Amino acid sequence: MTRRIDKAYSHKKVEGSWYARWSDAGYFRPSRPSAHPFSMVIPPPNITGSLHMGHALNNTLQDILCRYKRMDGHNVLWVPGTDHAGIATQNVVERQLANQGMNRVQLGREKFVEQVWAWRGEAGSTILNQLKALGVSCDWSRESFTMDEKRSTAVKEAFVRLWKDGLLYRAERLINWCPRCRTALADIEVVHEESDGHLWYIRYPLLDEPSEGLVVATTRPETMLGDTAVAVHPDDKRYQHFIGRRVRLPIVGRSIPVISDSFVDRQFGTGALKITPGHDFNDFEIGERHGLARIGIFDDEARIDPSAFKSEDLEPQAWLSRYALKDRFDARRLVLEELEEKRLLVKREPYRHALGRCYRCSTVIEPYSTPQWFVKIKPLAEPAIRAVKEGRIRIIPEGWANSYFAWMENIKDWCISRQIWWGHQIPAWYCQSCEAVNISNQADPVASAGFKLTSEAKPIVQHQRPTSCPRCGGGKFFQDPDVLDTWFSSALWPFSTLGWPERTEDLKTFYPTSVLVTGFDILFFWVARMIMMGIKLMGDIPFHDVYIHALVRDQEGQKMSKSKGNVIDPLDVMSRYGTDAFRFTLASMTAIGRDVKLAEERIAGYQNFVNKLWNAARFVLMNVDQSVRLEGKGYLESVPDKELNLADRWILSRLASTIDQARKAVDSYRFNDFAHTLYQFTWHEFCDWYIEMSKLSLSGTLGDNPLKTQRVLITVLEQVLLLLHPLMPFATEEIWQTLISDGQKSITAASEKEWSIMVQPYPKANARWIQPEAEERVGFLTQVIRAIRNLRTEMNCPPSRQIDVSLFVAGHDLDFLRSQEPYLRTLARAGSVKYLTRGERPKRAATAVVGTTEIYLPLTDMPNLCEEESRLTKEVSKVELELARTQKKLDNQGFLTNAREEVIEKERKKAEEFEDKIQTLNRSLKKIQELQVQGGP
RNA sequence: GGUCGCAUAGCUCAGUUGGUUAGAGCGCUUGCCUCACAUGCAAGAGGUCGCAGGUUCGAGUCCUGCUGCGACCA
Repeated sequence: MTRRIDKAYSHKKVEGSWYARWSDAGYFRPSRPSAHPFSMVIPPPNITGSLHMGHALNNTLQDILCRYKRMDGHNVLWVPGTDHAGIATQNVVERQLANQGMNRVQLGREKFVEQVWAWRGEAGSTILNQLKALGVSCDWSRESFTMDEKRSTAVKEAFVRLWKDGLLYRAERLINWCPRCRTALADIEVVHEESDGHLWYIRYPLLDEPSEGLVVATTRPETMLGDTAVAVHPDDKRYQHFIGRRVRLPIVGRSIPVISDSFVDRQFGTGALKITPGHDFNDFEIGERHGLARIGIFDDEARIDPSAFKSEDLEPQAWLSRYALKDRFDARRLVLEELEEKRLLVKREPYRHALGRCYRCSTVIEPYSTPQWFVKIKPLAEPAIRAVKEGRIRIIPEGWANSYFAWMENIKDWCISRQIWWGHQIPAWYCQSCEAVNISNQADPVASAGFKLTSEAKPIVQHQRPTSCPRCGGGKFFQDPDVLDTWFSSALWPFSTLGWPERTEDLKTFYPTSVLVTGFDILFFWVARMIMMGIKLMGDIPFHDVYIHALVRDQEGQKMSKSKGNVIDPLDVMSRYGTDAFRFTLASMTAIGRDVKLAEERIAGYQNFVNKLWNAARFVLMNVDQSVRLEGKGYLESVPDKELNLADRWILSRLASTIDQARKAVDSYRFNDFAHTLYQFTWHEFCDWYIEMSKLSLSGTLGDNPLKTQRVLITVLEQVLLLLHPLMPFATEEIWQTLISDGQKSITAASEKEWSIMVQPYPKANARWIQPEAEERVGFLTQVIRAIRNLRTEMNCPPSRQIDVSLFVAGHDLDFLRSQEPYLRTLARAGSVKYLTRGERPKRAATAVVGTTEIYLPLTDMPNLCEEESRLTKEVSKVELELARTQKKLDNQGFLTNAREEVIEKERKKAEEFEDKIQTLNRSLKKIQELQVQGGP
């Protein structure tokens, strides 16, 4: 008749097989061409990565949306894939080579890239396989990689189109250079970090009067080798007589001018600023304004480059041999020593300042002047700003829109070329004969594959290698050695994954995508650039909504990091607590605009919830006849409304409003509300009350039709499973399958094609179920039951002992409570229930008041009398306080004239209730005090 | 330095447009192996909503200042 399942839920038994079955059934692919599309692209994880909490949160939220929308009838597509992560991946493979005593130069570009591909083949899909453990329902048949063939075509097309539209240019600019990665970086790839350094004060003697001079203050004394001026503020009285004169640069001996520029901060240091246009962004701008020479003193590893000084007509060049090929920090030491010897170092003071570091390897970046490719960004940024301002793209939470605007409005041209080998090589070629003058062979081939191009070289930009030069007809070309910033290819992701530049069905159906779910850390790196590229290349926004979630932190609010040792491994968590518990935890902690502080106890708590659900199902399976269970959908269709009892109507009404709330929550990305609403209903309404109440009907105590109760039970359980499925896919599937099968094979509630819970319709609130009156009545009933339980506990009456209850109930509540007496007997363990008449009150009793209903339990011994006395006293003063507060409002003329009528009425009712309650409690108190005076029982 | 955000129970956090006696989970205390569940049941303790002003009949909620913490940008 009934089915039994294990007493406790075991995620290890359940989670194994479902994922493959869903995938094999094709449920992850869009399959409702006529339905409204819902599409997302995954923020592609780096192929070098392994699953961490950030990925887990990000993908859990996406999967919740996907599963919800899919059940709700949408044609859902979620595209998965990975990102080739140029610098990071190159670093990994270079480290491997280093372990074998090799480097990439020895290997050569072609072989090296081959090796990276090999590495990618082995390790590159680790993270996607780890994601599967989370249960993510993305369409693996559309898996993409930023460097696969289709995405490479898209990158070339985008580059050529931008070039043709005049949005790309190649120029020599001061850029951020990582001397370890030996490549240029974009501005936002530099992380600014406060660190302790020094401010050195150095004397620069006047050329014509060496006994006098200017003292400059700097954090980077080694860059003085490249100084081409000293600047002071034009209004600075201290330095008026220096402006226009020249000083001799110590060590180098170069003669440089003293200029005036209002950029100079008079408060900083001495008010005199050394100007190094070749290695400082501010100095670069000053240099431009004053036509100063720009001397790059470093090579691409930030070592002093002797060739930088060759062209200069300087005095003795002996100093140069000491500095040649010394790195920045050695050079600094040498410079300071030499200045000290020459007594030109005036003083040193500790100074805290921001240092820019490479976001990949943390090396201090060096401002460096080399030819690079740039995207002219303003024309792209403007429509991207408008898209958000006009609400065509919605950023959630809204607060991030401000950061978006601030960044976009001050955006600078985007440096997209990287001097590495792993990535999309730039589709630009140079004619070897036309550009011969612009090519130089270089001793060190690492950064530029054996030759160097000046910024004057004219590229031919097209998809393939040209066959003949349009200018000279020559047939020899070489391709620009640089590769593109990885983010350039990620910027195309929402449409490159859908087949662009081909005009595919996918593109037509699913672009623009519905929502992008991501972390705020890549708002500028990625989100902003997708918007710009989408609008430019597709002519339309890439997504309607951007949902930005927070970072996962540890329970102290610290960022998780390996060095801090506070990392919680999601795979470990899943194997210990179960994926469902983990997903539910993440969702329940994802409040809009808040960080997620993850503590393991929480996960354990939600593991208990999964078990609770499991056991509710166990109860249902044990109590619902198989014939009812297997008859399929619409368990309640055969039940006339009038056959439903109060409890039935109550739980159905609560279910309806739960469905409503849950939908509203998930529709507005309030994942925590979504989880909490369902948790509350499942545990504290369905399990705590309805299941308990249903037992009376099932056992025949109530005298109503137990089969009808079985139908309510299975209906509510099934709806709960459907509601919870997006949060807990595995447990809900397992239970649902048990529910609808006879233990063999046959499936009743689902068709063969749609056998899984994940393709069943998401619950909709049934308007017929909503019954405020039933909710109010059960609210009252449970309050009375709680009050009786409370008194029992106060009196130390064990649950096993029944106790006689006396009630004074006014008006229509009397008939109501009489009709619900079986619940009082069972749920409050009442022996007998006596209804008191108006003048009648028990002599020795513990008292509680619910609304106008008075509850009395017999008091048997002295200690109980004392306890009851202090309890009542406390209760009375508590209620008196409430009454005073309410009374104060009612005495306030302003309140009576200004407040809404219903609010006033509410206060009046409250006051009345409080007064009655105080009266009743005081009467009981008096009786008890009389008894105590009489000396006990 | 600029911008933004946060401060509510021991801990982690909810609290949509101002209007029940400010809620939840975990933890804690007490009593229970009650036939779905001890991964449980029942009951309970615990908050001057960071501080100081202001607006309002009414402020955890709106405004100003302060303090502390955090993030982003330079």
